[in-house]
Amino acid sequence: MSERLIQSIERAADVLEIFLTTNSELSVKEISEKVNLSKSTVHGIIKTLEHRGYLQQNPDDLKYRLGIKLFELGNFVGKHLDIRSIARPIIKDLVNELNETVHLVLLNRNEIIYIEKEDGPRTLTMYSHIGKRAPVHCTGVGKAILAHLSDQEVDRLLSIQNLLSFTEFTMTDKEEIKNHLKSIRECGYAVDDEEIELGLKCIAAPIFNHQGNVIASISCAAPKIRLDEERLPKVIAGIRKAALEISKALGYKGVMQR
Amino acid sequence: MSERLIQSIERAADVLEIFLTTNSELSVKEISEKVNLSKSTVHGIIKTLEHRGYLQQNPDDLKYRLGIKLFELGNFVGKHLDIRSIARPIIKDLVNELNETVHLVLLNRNEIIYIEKEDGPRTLTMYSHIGKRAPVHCTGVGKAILAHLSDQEVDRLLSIQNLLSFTEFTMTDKEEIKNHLKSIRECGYAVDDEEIELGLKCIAAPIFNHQGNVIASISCAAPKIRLDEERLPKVIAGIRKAALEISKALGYKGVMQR
DNA sequence: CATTGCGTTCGATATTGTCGAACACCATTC
DNA sequence: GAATGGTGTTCGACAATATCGAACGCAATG
Repeated sequence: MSERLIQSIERAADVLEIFLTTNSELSVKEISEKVNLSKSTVHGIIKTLEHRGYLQQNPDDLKYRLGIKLFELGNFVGKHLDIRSIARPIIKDLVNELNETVHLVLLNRNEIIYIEKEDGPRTLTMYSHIGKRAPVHCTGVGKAILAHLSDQEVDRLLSIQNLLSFTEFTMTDKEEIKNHLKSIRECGYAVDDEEIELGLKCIAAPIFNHQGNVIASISCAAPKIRLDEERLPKVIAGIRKAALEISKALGYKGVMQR
Repeated sequence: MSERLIQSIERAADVLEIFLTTNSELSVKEISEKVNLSKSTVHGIIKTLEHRGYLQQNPDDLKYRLGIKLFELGNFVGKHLDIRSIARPIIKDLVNELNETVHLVLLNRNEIIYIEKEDGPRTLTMYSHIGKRAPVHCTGVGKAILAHLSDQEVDRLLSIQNLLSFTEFTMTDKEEIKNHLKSIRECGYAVDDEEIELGLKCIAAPIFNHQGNVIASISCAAPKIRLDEERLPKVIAGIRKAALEISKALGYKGVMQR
């Protein structure tokens, strides 16, 4: 683990990633304060990143924002995420069937990242966007993945940072979560019942690769009222079927339990 | 222009951008050959980029590919490109009306970059994808933008690199192109008639911002046979109308000429 | 069991990124 | 219109640190 990392590159990454948490343009001074480097140092970093198209300067106020090169690289990555192109048509069919928003996520580090999203026709939809991150312990998609990882792996992921609480229903006790994962593993789907946002309910199922490892998951997200006793079984069946379909398209050899 | 750029960051950018031209995973050795740096140096750069999620290593063959962080950053940029969200519904309507693929592009450096694409229902569509780049001098979208830039700017853009020829119809003489731009400016739309790919025809129109400067363009791209004398006027009118609509949504105060 | 071809580690060296200070520029203020 | 405060930007000296080559570990190959 004693890797020799190149500081300038790390600093450049720091600068770029600050923009992910700010939502607006930033001045040299603002950036230098946020990364704790001198103005002149930050200026050098910024000018280099700008020169390569990773940042761009607004000529009006001289502030900076993320550049088109990142858009170019990001879309290239998206294009080569083959699970995405495999899943997209299946997700579209599912949205048509359920009339609700469906998400596809990957596990990345200790969080999940949305890589595909198809909104349902209803106006009341969840706030989410492709590329966004969310915690694993309080999302259906996160729990669906956790439930099929090894105990050590789950332990590791849940220990990287404190388990934040978002609503009164968020589980923050590691043992409680691990027990809960068992039942998810048994029934084949995960439910997030207002654990990250009040009023929001999600039904999620895991996606496996050709080696039988979970690598992703999909979920249906909707206001709790819309997922009533009548519709719930339909949604669960639909999500599970779609997840299995995507898994099989990825070369998964298993079958649906029960 | 005598800026002091930080070499390590440039080198890291070199490494990342190599992947845009390769379409596959690369080994340390392959990368080090392509960037002309020693294996150990490249190894350091790669490990740093991997540590930050800009690259990821395939555990099977130890080769590297672009990482999820770039996907995250790229989608963030895409989300904040407001012209994109403004244009998307207008483009969708246009595709429904014309039944052909429509592209939205920005000028970036001396190339255009596709930032939105909506395929038509036909099976024979153009190969393009969001984030891709193309030259300005032989695309409808490129010429539509050039036609509304200043003479000096056009000169500068056309001089950055040699004007490559793709088909027998590609214009590579700067004076010829500049004359051609005049007629585009007069009629309000640009045509690419097999100038980048045999059989491909595009009709493009410029998009202006609130200051009246061209900042983007949209085009309809289709096999030449499908844009016959009967359909052409419809397509031209549709593209021009949509371009003006987007411009107005961006605060443009002008009107359509003639 | 040599051999080849990788990825990776390590230490010495000189390159080069960093900081503080100074400068340029544009507001606003008096 | 001089003075002020807040920017972004430039510059030189110094010390930090990225670089290279050599060596190592580990497969696969013959």
